[in-house]
Amino acid sequence: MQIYNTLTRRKETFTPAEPGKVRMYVCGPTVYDAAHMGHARSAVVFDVVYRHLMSKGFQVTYVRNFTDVDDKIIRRARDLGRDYSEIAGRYIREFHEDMDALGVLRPTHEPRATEHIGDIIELIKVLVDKGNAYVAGGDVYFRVRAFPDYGKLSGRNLEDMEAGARVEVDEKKQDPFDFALWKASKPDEPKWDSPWGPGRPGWHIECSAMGRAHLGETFDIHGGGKDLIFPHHENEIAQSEAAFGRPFARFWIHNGFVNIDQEKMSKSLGNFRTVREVLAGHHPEAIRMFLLSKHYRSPVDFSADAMSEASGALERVYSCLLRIRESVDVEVPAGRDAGDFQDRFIQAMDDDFNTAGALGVVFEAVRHANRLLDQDPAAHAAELASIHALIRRAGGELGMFTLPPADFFHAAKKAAGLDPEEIERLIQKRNAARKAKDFATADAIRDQLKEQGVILEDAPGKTTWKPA
RNA sequence: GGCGGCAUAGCCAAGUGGUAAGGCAGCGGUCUGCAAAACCGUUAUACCCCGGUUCAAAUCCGGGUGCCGCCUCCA
Repeated sequence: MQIYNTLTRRKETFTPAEPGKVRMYVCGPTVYDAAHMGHARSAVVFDVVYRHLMSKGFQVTYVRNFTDVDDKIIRRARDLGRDYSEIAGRYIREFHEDMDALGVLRPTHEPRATEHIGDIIELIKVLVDKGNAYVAGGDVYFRVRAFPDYGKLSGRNLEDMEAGARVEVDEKKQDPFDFALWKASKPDEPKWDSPWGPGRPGWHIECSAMGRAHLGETFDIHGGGKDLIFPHHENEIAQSEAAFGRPFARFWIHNGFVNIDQEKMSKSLGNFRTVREVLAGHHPEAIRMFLLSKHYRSPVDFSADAMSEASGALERVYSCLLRIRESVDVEVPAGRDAGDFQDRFIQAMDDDFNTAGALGVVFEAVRHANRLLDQDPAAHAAELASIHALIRRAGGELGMFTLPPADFFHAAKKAAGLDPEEIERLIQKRNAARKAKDFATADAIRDQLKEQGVILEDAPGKTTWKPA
């Protein structure tokens, strides 16, 4: 399979360092506020990476950290008059709730920075001993100039960046690009004892330390949002490679941003969408459909229209699933495979996790199944069962199409806040009118229901309904 | 100023050398009492513009235009 590697800026054939086993590290959230759609995208994208690698038979060790001590958490805690650990704990809990709701599998390990202070201190010691870091006051800084490869991930060099001159001046630093490994704590800030006095870790060092603790010194895959390429991942490389003298991550994967109505989602614009808000109005799988309908490296634009389109697409698949289950016995082992849909689905996924292309294959399968259903379901029972199996298997990798179709539609009805009994009563009344050829009354009832947001679908012998 | 990315039909979106997936919407049809759903057909002589390489380019190379991101906390 091919994976686009940020480090080389091209697709490369992926093979893990140790055959059969994949070590993957993804940067998780700093837990100081509710998770937003950007967090959801990153989590869902790497969830799919994780699922697909497992489907290839790899034994995947997936680590995603929580940054649970940092300036923003401390500030938030102070604003609310709480302890920083209480804030972090609360948002970790919420993050889990949100991601569970989205069907994101829990990683193998979810280390928190504060659980690895010892590892972090050990790592900083190594860097100081090697001359890659220096102590200044109670702080410790990484000496960027001592690491010749600095900039290799983001394609920058120090001289070019200096021209930009948007670097904060700090008299403690020997060089403006040096970054903190350890920060001396101010009064009332969380602190841990260290050889350099009481303090807390800088942001970048935790990933190097936790990654090593759980995955060793070289990972197969390291991922995160595009915005982390510089400086975060660049700094991780510098720390880890300077300390261990070996390549840090072999493949770097970065997901694109979520925009809101064509604007960058940002606090200052006030256009943040939290996962909770979106979940309140949309089915979780519709959110995944929206996110996975585009390639993971491209920006996606979140909007009401985009979400309803995704919902419609999801419904199309579930409708098909429902039709198949009502027509044939899908539990019968598939007698024949579903044409080349299966192969093409895997091919798309193997090509740098092309979920948009893979979904295209699913929709082709859906149309094919609908066609068979329109013709003669019984005659195509085996093929329909195999398409049903294909869609479910594809869904297993994408984290969609996982519910019994009837449950999916039932949930939609419930979410629409309609009264099923009243609707059923009207449907019966209408069908009685239809039988009596009183179409004026029948149509009036249908129009009335439509106004309430109910769409009727007449099938031979029975009428079903769904929310608009 | 430096680095990187993107530009495909009305909209969303795959496709990275061999002649344009898929979704939504539209139009024509089948089905239906009429609709809805589903299916069939149709909808880009063509992939921002200009050059070049090639038997062959949306796909590679050069130049241009437009948009976006990173360089400060950020998924």
